[in-house]
Amino acid sequence: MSLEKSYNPNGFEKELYKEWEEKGYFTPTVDKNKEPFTIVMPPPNITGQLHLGHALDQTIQDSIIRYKRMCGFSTLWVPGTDHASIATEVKIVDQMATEGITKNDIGREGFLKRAWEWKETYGNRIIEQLKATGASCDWSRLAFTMDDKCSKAVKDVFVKFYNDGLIYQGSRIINWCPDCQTALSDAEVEYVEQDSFFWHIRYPLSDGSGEVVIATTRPETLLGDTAVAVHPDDERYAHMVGKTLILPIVGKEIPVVADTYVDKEFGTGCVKITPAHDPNDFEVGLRHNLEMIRVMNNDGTMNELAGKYQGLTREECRKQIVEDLKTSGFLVKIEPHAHNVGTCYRCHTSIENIISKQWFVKMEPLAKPAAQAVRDGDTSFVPKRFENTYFAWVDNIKDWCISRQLWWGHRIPAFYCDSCGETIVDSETPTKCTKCGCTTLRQDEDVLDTWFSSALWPFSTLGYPDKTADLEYFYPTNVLVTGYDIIFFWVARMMFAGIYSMDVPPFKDVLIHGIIRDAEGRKMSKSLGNGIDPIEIIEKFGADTLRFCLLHGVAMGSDSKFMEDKLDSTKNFMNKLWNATKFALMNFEGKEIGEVDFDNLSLADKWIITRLSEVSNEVRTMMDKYDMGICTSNLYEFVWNEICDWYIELIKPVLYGDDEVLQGRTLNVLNYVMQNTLKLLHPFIPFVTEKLYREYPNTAETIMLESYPKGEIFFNTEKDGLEKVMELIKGIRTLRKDMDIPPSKRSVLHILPTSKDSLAVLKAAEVYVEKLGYGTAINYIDSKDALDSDMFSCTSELAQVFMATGDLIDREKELARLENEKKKIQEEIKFTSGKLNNQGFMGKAPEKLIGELRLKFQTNTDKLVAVEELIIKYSK
RNA sequence: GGGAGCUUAGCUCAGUUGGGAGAGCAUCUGCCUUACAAGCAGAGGGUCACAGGUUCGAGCCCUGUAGCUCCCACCA
Repeated sequence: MSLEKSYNPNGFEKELYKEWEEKGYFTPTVDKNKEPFTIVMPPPNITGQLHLGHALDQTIQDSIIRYKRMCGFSTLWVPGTDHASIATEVKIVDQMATEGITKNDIGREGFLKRAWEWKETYGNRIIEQLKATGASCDWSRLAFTMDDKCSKAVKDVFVKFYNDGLIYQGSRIINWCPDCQTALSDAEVEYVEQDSFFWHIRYPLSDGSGEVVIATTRPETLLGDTAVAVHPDDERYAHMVGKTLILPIVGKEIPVVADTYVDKEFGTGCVKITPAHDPNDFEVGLRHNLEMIRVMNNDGTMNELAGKYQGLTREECRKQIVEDLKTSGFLVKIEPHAHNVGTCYRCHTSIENIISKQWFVKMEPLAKPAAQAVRDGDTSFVPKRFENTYFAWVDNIKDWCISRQLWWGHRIPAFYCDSCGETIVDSETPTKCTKCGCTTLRQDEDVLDTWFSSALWPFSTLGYPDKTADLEYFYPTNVLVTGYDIIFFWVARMMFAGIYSMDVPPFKDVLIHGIIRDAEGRKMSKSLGNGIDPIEIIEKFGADTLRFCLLHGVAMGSDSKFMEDKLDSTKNFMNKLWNATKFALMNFEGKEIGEVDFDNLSLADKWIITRLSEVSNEVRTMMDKYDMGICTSNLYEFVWNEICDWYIELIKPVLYGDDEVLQGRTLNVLNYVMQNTLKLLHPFIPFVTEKLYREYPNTAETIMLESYPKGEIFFNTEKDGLEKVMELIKGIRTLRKDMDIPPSKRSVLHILPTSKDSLAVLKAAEVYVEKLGYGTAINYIDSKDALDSDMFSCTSELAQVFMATGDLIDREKELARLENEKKKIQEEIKFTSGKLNNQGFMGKAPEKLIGELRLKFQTNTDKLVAVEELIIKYSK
């Protein structure tokens, strides 16, 4: 098999994925002799399709999983999708609306049938997308938040919570979406700033002795007012406390109460109290035993208690009330006022606070240990700062409203006996009432908040509540990878649910990544139309390019902008790898490739092997810190700048020469280096590395099960030596460029080494210097006296190099160049001597650093002498 | 009101324990050198937002200031 001319991912990605999957590489075994490493995938919502944010999330997880798999862990990555109760239901309702049907037209059964069809379509599409990204998750354990396994766990936990008194039913003020017609949890409300008004309204005292003016942003709720509150210390109103006011329009009497909730300084210092429509007013109402009058229906229209306003929408009602207040003289003034309005996170309709009977989870006993687990370091966030976000939630938690008036979701396992009024909570559907024995039981109509099942994900997917082998072996998971936007919704809830159900937090680390923005830095969204389908990118550039592009040089936790030109340069990197492989294979042709003989290596070999070792260890260290950005940068630079730009160029003289023994040794090293580099890269770019790996001689069946390289072989002296040679070669190149010597014009390199050691290094590197330094031959000299005066020269740590081009040199130009060089050297000397003469530095700096500076000082002093001699020579 | 983050080359961003500032793209110069012109070689370009402090030494640690962004709270 031979490789195509250049990198083109379209042919092989799908094929390789299919093969990996079929061979079962993604499925781990429960092996007590191996250490497990587990990740549960944040299940994408089946609402639509994956976007770039998912691609990033998946790529990070897959890189970690592939890395750990190659490190010898028994790695499990559990894939799955989320039914996304409200989000999906909203989508389906929208879809039905285009067909002119409503939920009620088809009924619960019909709706659920439709929802399952939806799940089939979109769930499968998501799975295909995941596969296209190269995700090496275990499809044999594919889960869905509403499958039998997860449903069983949901019921089990609900019942346990209930029996422990952690779930209760009660009438509370809740967030209500009039459009979705369901309760929402606090986390599901998004606040949006809106320009509105303060309406100042006069409330006269019943006894005619005066009046108060209240300022409100919601005049329509006046219909439900049952008091006006003032601060107990507010002297302005002290005499009114206990008296009654006439509620404008309605005409009924309401009391003036004193409550510390009121801020004396804000507005007029009087607050109208509408206990049924505001959470704070609700509390005031409880404290003062106020009547709670709900004036609105579930759909946001006014109800019969709104009197003549009945039937109006809340917006219409507001308009009408303001009009009526104006005509009846109660409206004092209207003042512009911007304030935050709570909206539904799914449909963005303004939410209402209403009193409603719902199911709640008592959070405090659950949140405390969840907070403690992070404080104790049982679970750590990466980057650490996100622990603040987490604590902000768990330390100030309110009870969680979990019932939703929706159809798509886990039905609440509560059953009511209408004859005796008993409520039975059971994971099995009861056949008769436990109290009166009556057999006509009615199940609660509501479903659970979608995040309830999400909270159980790390153990429901592993078989909980059954004590399965999976659960025992793979729980707790090692790392959870997700965006910072769902720390509240999800991470915190998994924490307490895991600790409650399993006694152990569900993961050791929580790796938080940022979100992908568009090129202008805007969030990608449907409404802006700036979203990008990862599949489009994959088709055009390949999954590897997308993956590497998403990871390369990006710091964990921070947002990144998605730029097309970065894709181009990333694809070029794939092509670079491709071509390096082509180069290797071309040279392997017809040759026997074997093990590296570490006792017989060239200088270049020793250098690249040492660098490989160093890079391997750096990458391992960084991977263990989940720092993919640095790993990819290091590898990119290693491949491009070191293997391709230097190593391959350095060995060309040998490969194109006629010493077959030397050639054989070099090819073995090349094979070794390339294979190991591909292994290092495999977690990030699985397809191209597998594709190329298989082209090399003596490889295993698949790269993905090879062990991850670890640096154990170092030739530090030779590495330093070669790096100095590289400096010298660069010096020659720069000199030639400065002097406009064309590449075609080669010349003899007269080399004056700075020492015997330098000479030894140079001799070992002779071919490299000659080839890459555009030399025709190398001539070692021990003095410059014998040389022609018309020569260019450059100075490095190893040697001074002289060359003649045959042309007369421009003395002026050369002199100017030398002066410039002298200046640079002098600056170096100044810097180093400054440090070396600084007593504070010498007293406290590490030995190693001082040693390096001394050497540098010496080298530069020598260089200076050499350059000055030349200047004198050319000045004559 | 509380909290977090960002500010580094023209652009997008890295910067690992504090030890002389990096990459990609863009720009300039020269090269079709038999892996790759999607390339090679070379170059230019930075007061690391600002002001203090700690330190022998600060892009990095501390304090403050400014601008931008995000999250939480939700004073009617």
